Amino acid sequence: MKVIQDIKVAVDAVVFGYEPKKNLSVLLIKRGITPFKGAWALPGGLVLNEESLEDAVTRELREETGVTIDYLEQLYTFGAPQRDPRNRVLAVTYFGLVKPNHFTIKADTDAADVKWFALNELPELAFDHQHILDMAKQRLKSKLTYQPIGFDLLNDEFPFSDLEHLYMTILEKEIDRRNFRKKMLSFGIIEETNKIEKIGSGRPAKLFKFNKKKFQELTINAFHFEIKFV
Amino acid sequence: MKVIQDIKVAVDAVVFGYEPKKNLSVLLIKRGITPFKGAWALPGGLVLNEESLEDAVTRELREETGVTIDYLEQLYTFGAPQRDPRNRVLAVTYFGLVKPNHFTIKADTDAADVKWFALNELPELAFDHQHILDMAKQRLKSKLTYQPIGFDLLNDEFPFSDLEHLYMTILEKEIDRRNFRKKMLSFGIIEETNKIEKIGSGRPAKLFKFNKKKFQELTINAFHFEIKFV
DNA sequence: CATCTATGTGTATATATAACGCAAATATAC
DNA sequence: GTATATTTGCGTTATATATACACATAGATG
Repeated sequence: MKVIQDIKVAVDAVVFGYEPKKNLSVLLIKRGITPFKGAWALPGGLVLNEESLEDAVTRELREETGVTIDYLEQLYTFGAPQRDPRNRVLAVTYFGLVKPNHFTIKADTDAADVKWFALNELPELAFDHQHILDMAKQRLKSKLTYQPIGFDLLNDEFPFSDLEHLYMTILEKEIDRRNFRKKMLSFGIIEETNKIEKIGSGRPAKLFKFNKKKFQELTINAFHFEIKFV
Repeated sequence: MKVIQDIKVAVDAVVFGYEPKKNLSVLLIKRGITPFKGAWALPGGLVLNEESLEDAVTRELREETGVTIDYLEQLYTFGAPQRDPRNRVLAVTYFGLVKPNHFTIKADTDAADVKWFALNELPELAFDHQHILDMAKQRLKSKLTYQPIGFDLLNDEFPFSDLEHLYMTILEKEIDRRNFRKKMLSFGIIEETNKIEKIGSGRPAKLFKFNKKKFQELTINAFHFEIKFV
C-alpha cells in the first residue's frame, strides 16, 4: 500500500559579495528557531504554493537580508531523507552574486541576525549548509573561468586591478596582470569609459565597464571563454 | 495567514543511448494515465517518503524501462507552479547515459509503452518535457567537451572510430580524425587493449578502453580537458 | 592483383599562451 | 624641488598547443 508523499520544499541561497581588494564574503543568517537555533545558516525558507522557485528565493532574500541580488542561478537540489532532523525537506539551492554598492557592509552589532562572513572566517553552519556552500564555491570558481560573471561582483565601473584581484581571490592563484588584461580585452566585452580613478599612490587608473549588450550578441554563438593562468 | 504547503516532488530522467555509427537516442515512455494520456514522456515519477532522489530515479527507470544506467547526474529542478495542470509538482530532473550493451534495442511492437527515439525523430512530449530534453541535450554537448563522459555511451572496448563518431554526432560538427586521436590519447586516460576488431572493409582497428582509475587519479587536481575542433 | 576503404603515424604551419621588460603618471619621503 | 616608491599601461619574445595536411598500412572486394 502506497503512503502519501509528505515532503516540504524549501529554497536556500548562497550569496557571494566582494569588496574590491578584500576577501570574498558570503551572506548568512542566525537561526531564531529550532533545530539549530542560534546557529548560522544560509538564507532561505519554504516555497509558497503559488510562487515560482526564483520568486521564493528573491522573496526570502528580501525578507531575511534586504540585499538586492545581481546574479542568480540554480545550484543543486539536495534531497537526502534525513537532511532535516524533523521532517523531510527538499532544498532547491541557488547561487547568487551582489555588487559592492548593493552590499550592506556588515553591521557588527550583537543583535544582528544577518551578516557577511569572509570565506576564511566561517562559523559552523546548520544542516548540510556547509556542503551546499562548498558546492557553490566550486561552481563560482569554475564558472568564473568560462563565463563573465565576475562583473556582477564589481561596481558598474571599475579599474582593471579590481577585476584582477577578484579573479586571483576566487581562483586562489596568481595571475599575470599584463596577460590577464590583454586576454580580457580581447573578448571585446569590456569597454573603456573616459573616467579615471585616483586613489592612493601610483598612476591613476582608467575605469572600465562590462558591455552586457555586446556579450549577449556574442552569446548567440554560445560564448565561452577560457581563463586559466599560472 | 499562511497556507499549508502542498507540493509534490517527482523525478524525471533524460536517458541517452548511442549505437555506434548511428544516431543518438533518448528513452521515452508512453503515458497510461491522464493528463497527457497516450502521449510520450520522460520516464519518472513521485519520490517515496524514505528514498533519496537518486534512488527514486533508479527505481523508476528499473520499473518503467528496465535499462541499466551507466552514468547519472542531476540536471535541473523545474518548479513553475503550473507545469502540471492538476496540482503542483516539482520535477527534479536527471540526465543519464547507457552503454550499447545495456541498450534494449527498441521493441517496435504496437503494445510497447517504452521506446528509444532517435533525437531527430522525436514525437510531441507531455508537460514541459521537451524543454527538459533540450536542456539535457545542451548539457550533454557541453559536458562532453570537458569531461570524459562519452565512454559511458560506448561499450567497454571500442575502436577509435566509434569515439570519433560519437563526438561528431553529439557536437554536430566535423572533427579531424587524426588530431582528435592525438589529443584524446594525450590525456592518458585511454589505453590500448591487445584486441583487434575487423568488420567490413578497411584496416582492422585496435580496441581501446577507458582507464577510469587513471582518470580518477588525475581528477584529484580537477581534471578538465578541452575538445573544441573545427 | 588492382582497387577500395578505413586505420594508423608523422610533419609543417598557424595561433595562442606564458614569461618578462620597461615607460608613464601619480603619491610620498627627504 | 628632486628622488624614490607604487601602480598602471603597453609592448616583445619564447614556448606550447591547435590546425591542416600527406602518406603508409592492413584488410575486404571484384
